[in-house]
Amino acid sequence: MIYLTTDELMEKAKAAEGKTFGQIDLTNRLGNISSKGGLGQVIEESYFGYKVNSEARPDFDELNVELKVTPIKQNKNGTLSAKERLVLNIINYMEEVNFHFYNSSFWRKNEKLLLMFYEWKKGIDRKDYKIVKSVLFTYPEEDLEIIKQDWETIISKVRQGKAHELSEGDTNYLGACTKGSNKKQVRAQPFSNEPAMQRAFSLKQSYMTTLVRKYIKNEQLVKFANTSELKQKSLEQILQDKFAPYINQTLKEIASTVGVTYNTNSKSFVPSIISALLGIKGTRLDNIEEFAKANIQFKTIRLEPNGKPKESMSFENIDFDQWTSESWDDSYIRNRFLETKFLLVVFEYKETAKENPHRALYFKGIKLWNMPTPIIEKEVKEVWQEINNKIRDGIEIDYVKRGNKMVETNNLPKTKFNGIMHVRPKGANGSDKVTLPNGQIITKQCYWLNSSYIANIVSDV
DNA sequence: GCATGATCATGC
DNA sequence: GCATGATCATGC
Repeated sequence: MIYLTTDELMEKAKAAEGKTFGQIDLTNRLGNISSKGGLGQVIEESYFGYKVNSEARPDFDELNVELKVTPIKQNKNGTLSAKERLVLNIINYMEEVNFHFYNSSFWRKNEKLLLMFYEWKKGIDRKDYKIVKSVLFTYPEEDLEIIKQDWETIISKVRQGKAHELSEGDTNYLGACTKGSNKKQVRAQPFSNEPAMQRAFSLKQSYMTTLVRKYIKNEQLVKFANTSELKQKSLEQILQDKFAPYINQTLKEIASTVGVTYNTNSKSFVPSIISALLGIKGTRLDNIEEFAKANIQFKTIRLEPNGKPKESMSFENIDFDQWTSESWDDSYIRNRFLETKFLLVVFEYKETAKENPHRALYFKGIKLWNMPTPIIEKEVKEVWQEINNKIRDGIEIDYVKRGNKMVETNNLPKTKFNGIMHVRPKGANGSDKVTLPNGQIITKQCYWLNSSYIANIVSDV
């Protein structure tokens, strides 16, 4: 069957909404264990009636439409997310460097996508997954500018002979994700003899999540960068320029300039200053389109006059059941850092607390940062491994008297463990405990980045 | 001054 | 009720 118009194709695609893969799978690909057929292949073959191929041309070549069948999932809090990044075509390092964006393999194959979202549920048979929504997707113009920047970032790294150093954290919406059965699957690159891991262009999971929420939940986001700005400068440069006028002003002065009530007790105080100076006053940070799509999370840092924060930086509490049930490569903590960009908003005190207890906080600058892959693969992995070992062998939990109080101590990785990350209690109070997989009971624990490492990261701000 | 444990306040 | 960001308190 050949679809002559996109409307015709979409009519057919829409008719699949509400159907399960079992209802669609005419050739019983899914029932046949020896056939490793994917859900996408079932749709291609049984639903649209064309032969499965892996060509560089789009699936519906005449219409320039590429078919993508992709999972969504429901979160514990009821929201929807993309379950995965959307993996597109493999990057041929040798060839892609010869193109401009508009004749690149990425653009030729993925200019228009027919996205068919299905709902993944834990523990249910693939046959019973249901198609929820079919969408003909073309990139909004602002997104396309950012994707072009991302493509250039990836390609210029290959042109510098650094294809082996590519990482998903390099880019905002379009990523270069690893693709292959294992890490040994490598390819040649044109400007270095170093073999590089095989990678594919992909739309990041955070980007896909915003599409899921837009098309299925009608969720609206607010953007701060427009197309004409994005044609001139990178997303990071736009951010830098928006914050630049406030450097060396006190938090109080900035609040007054942007018209936000000065209230350091409010948890939304710094976030509301950020959205105000981005020109979208009143927008919650998780409703900022660029942040949601690129998975940018903000963190404030307060430096003491010596250039070091007084406190370490805390993250989520550790879900020990999860941390001990996953392999390193699929671990929560590894993906947390591989897939998150941090907008570090740096303030400094120019006096010590001793010199002046009412000291003012001055804005120093921002940094868009993601944790370097080598740190993730070494120091973060060490902490993950150590926690797994300690839980396997039993954590030493003691109760000792300090002053007139009893405190709980443990032998989880401390500040000196590797200079990057440590583990420390973080509960609401003394009785805020969790039960470990081995049955031990411990105060809730959190992972922290050492203050010395934070100082290091922002030393160039 | 730093390391480690404890816990507060806000907001959903 | 709980997660999160922030910061306090004690001991070396």
